[in-house]
Amino acid sequence: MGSPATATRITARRHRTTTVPATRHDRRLAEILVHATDVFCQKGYAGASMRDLSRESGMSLAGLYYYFESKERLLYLIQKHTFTTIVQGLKARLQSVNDPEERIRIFIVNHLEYFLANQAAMKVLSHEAEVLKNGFAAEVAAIKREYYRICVGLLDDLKRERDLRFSTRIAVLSLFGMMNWIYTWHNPRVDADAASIAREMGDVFLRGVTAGAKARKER
Amino acid sequence: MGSPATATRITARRHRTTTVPATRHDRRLAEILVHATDVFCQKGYAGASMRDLSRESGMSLAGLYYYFESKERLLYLIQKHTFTTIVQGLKARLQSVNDPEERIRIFIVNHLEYFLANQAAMKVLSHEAEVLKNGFAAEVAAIKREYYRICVGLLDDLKRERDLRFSTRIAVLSLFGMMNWIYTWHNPRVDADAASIAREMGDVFLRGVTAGAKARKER
DNA sequence: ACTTGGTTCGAACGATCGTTCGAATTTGGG
DNA sequence: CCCAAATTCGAACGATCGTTCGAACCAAGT
Repeated sequence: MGSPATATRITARRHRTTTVPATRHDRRLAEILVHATDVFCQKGYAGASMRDLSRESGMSLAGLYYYFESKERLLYLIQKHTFTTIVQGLKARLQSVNDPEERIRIFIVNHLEYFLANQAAMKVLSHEAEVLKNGFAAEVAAIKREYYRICVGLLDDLKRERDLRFSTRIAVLSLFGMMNWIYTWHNPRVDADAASIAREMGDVFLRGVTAGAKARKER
Repeated sequence: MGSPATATRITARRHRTTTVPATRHDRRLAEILVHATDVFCQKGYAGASMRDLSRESGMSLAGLYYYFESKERLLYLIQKHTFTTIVQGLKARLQSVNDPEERIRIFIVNHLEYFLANQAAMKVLSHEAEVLKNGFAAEVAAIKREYYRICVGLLDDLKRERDLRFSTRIAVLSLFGMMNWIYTWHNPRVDADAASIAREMGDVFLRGVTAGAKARKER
């Protein structure tokens, strides 16, 4: 038990050519994950076969199983990596800002920028949220809950600052709906970039939850 | 054109016991569609097998094919019926109201009420929107586009009445996102009923698009 | 040159997929 | 009661599914 708990292959690194900061194994796995993400995005998890993944990634069917033990675990790896990355990016961006409204705008722009830059991965994350079982599902759900709780915290801060009255739950889930639905309609040749859409959605949402919301339900 | 345009089996009706206004064949098909909707909702279209549908509907595997010629056509029937019903309900409700804001609130409440009353069907409609091919896809897409255009019209009416400035496309798609995302989180034991959620979402959305939106981009 | 350990592959496993077909059964009108 | 039409079913079709296994391949160390 001498190895650290960070998991995933920390055997022998940092002593070959310093091109990429990961094992050859990890790099190859990452390549496969990219191709698998595209296939899952296009055909859905259940609709995509291991042979589809084999064809797309240029590796033989059996060769894939050297890198992961099952199709379900492959989806788990994609979802876990995607979710972890977006949460890390958000935390980094939030550190430099204190104004509650501005922090919510950062949440929105971070979400949409990552969404449009990694559309396939985010579609797989949104669309295949229920297919994992038991252990796999629990771990992804934990990150999801953390991400949700961050957003709830941001909104509660705004409510406290301005003495607003509205259902945080409905507001947060409405915001997620606005943002996540984008995978069904965004067309890069027609629609603006992430920053513009984030500003527009932020305008609607923030005005919606702030404008004249103090009056309702005064006990 | 003596017969109504309602389509689907207008051969010999209105002369048996007046219990249900449809052929025995149509009633049986409708029962199967209900069960199939539940199965598609739980396991997804690709993840559900014809044997799952057979088990759930209590009919033999081969017996199902007496009522439809393929699994894909079954999904088409579900989507077409669901979409047609919701559009019809909307049109009926809109006839009695003229105020632009009130008409948008009717759109929202109609959508959410139908969504929560037919959660399985609406999840199948939302979640399996891309799996149909060619002819099947085109026909459902036509209804979808009509529904979308109605919402665009309602929003444009509001913009005209109050001289507002915002992107109708982004606003409409944001609204659809808010509403359709509900299938991922609504819990009848925790969340309020459709009317309450519709009021809350309507508040956020309408305040969002109306409050102080006149100032932006005055040229 | 030979060994070694990490990597890739062809071939096949049993299971399950959507669909078909002919026979059996049920139904309703004469 | 009988016959024809409508309905249901068991059994099987070939195709494809996720996964496995042992052999081949490859790079690097001695």
